[in-house]
Amino acid sequence: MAKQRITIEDVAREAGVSRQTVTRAMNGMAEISPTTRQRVLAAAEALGYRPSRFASNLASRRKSHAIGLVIASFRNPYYTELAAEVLDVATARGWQVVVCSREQGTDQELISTLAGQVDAILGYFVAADQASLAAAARGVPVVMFERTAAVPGLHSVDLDFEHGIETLLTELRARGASRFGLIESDAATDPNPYQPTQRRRAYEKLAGPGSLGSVVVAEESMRGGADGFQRLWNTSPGLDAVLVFNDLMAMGAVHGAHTLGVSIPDDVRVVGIDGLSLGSVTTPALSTLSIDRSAVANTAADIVDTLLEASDAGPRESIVRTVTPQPLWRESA
Amino acid sequence: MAKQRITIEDVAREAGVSRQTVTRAMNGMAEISPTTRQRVLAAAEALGYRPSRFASNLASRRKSHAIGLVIASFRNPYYTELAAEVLDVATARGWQVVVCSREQGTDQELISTLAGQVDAILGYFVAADQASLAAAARGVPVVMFERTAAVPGLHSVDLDFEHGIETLLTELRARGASRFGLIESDAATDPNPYQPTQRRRAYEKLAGPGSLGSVVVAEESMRGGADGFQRLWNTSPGLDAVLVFNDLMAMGAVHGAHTLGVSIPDDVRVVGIDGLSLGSVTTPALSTLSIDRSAVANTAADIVDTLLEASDAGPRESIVRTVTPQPLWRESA
DNA sequence: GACCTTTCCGTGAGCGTTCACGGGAGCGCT
DNA sequence: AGCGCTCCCGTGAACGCTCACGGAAAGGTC
Repeated sequence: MAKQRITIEDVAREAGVSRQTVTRAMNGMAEISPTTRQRVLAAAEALGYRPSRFASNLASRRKSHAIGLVIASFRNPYYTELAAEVLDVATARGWQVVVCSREQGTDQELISTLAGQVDAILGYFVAADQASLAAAARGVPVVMFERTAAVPGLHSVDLDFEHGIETLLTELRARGASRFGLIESDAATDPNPYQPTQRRRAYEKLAGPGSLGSVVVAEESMRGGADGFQRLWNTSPGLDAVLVFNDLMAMGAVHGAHTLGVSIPDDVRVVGIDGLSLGSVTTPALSTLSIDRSAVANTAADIVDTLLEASDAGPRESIVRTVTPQPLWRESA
Repeated sequence: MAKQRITIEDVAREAGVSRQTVTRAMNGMAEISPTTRQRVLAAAEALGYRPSRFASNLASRRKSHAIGLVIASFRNPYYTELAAEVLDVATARGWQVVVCSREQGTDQELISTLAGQVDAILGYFVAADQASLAAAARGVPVVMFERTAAVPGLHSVDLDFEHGIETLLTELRARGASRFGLIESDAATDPNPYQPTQRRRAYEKLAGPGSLGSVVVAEESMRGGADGFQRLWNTSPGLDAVLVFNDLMAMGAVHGAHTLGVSIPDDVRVVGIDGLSLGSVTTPALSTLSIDRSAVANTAADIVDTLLEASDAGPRESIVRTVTPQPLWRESA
């Protein structure tokens, strides 16, 4: 005697009415007397009836355009502000958004469960094996951020750090900096212990072998940034600029410098990446390589639009778009 | 000739196979030859077939416990950090979370669409009419934050600002403050133009009519906080402490004071509400009435647990729990 | 060639709800 | 009585998919 689900039929029997009457009572529809409605609701309550949203949506053939969004973390404002932008454009187009965090599971798990709920998936995915991501999506299109899609079914909005960092370094040199240090994130793909990030590779390539003095790896948080700055400062004398993986860490670095008695930008310049508005409240305000979150969100939405509309096109390959970050100079550099 | 949905049957016909074979191809199951799989996938692609997640979930009778979370904004770290906590406890209990923002629609709209997707709804809802919220939920239990549930079907995790602010003011007075100003949020329920927030009412009640010198209303953002501070400072001389609606605004106020040349805490003390870790990077670091987001999230999860488990209990009334905020003293006060 | 095994594929029967009907009371009016 | 109307309520028939079968074809073994 398995523990069956309580269905609408059970409630109908309990209340001595038909299915349809239960539906009417539950959904507050017309064509039902107040007395019966009460009786049905009481029966439902007594049995602990909970309608199946799947059956309900199937039968009522609702068209709920929904997309899933997977961000790396809810504790870094960059991602949540990006989520806000995605929400804005999605709402404008009449979509519903389901937001998840990568902390909730592996890329494959997230994509797999999301695939059963939404029509398209956007997100930060780090798994090296793109084919397995596409497989987990079971036909639902996936748009990845800060990465280049390489297999069918996957698409991407990548960031052109090469160009962004090139202009950043040029302008930074024009301001007198020449010996750079880097605070790098310890974020790593699940299987790999550690591999250099796209940002670090761009920095190393463009700063040149000689000028990027030293690199420390730190936790991706304010505390990590402060900690990283301290390590960098103590081990590498002569630095005149510190490049930081992202703004959250850079804010920590600025704060850490303050407690160390290091003056910014006089002793050393600090630059983050992201363009958080929160970066303006540190003392001094944070300079940064700003990523246009609105552009990223809109580009992703356009891709999804293309994917959802074109239901008759032939086999479609990956769509890849690129957004170029721009330096945003404030006081710290 | 209506534009019908493309079903699995259409794909089967197109590929010259049966429904089941299409299922096998789409879901990467076994018992199918690579050749047919390719053919089916090609047919699906050609027709633009998109499986119905509702039908799929119904037929496979998956048990996907999902809860919805509605936060006020993705641009205020308090809410996103709370979301992070909710995600943590939910993931630990095997639930999926759907996060939405109140900026996406009215309370009723959000609850209504969410009700078709999840088993329970948590969120910040401001609509005055609780009965209409319960109606929109169509039987799906709702847990509200920072508010007291008063109708069946609604539950709540409220904050005890009375006690929290009482100890805050006591300790603030012990530090020498006596003439308070308040920067209040302009957030208002949709229909009402403006009504004092719970926080303001608590402040006014406990500070006493004489000591809460003046109140300014500002936008709920850093800019708003800076702006509010300036207005307050220019119009109300003699203040020795400024209480701010939340930490985001308070960070703006601290920054605004800095640009105004006002020294904190020497000229005036500043206190926020929320307990953001980001508050520690301002100069000086922000003092605040800290809300234990983890406790709030866990309490809400417990309520949901009770609601989802007890499927046999009698008619259940509102569950109301309370969390009390605690002062967190840093440099600004 | 008889038999078994493996591989591949198709058929009926639901999953739990809502929709489009149809129909029986009850009432008022001619 | 007869007619029409409103107010309730119930009965098939989907909705689009997956599950549990059953069975044909292909290959292997004695």
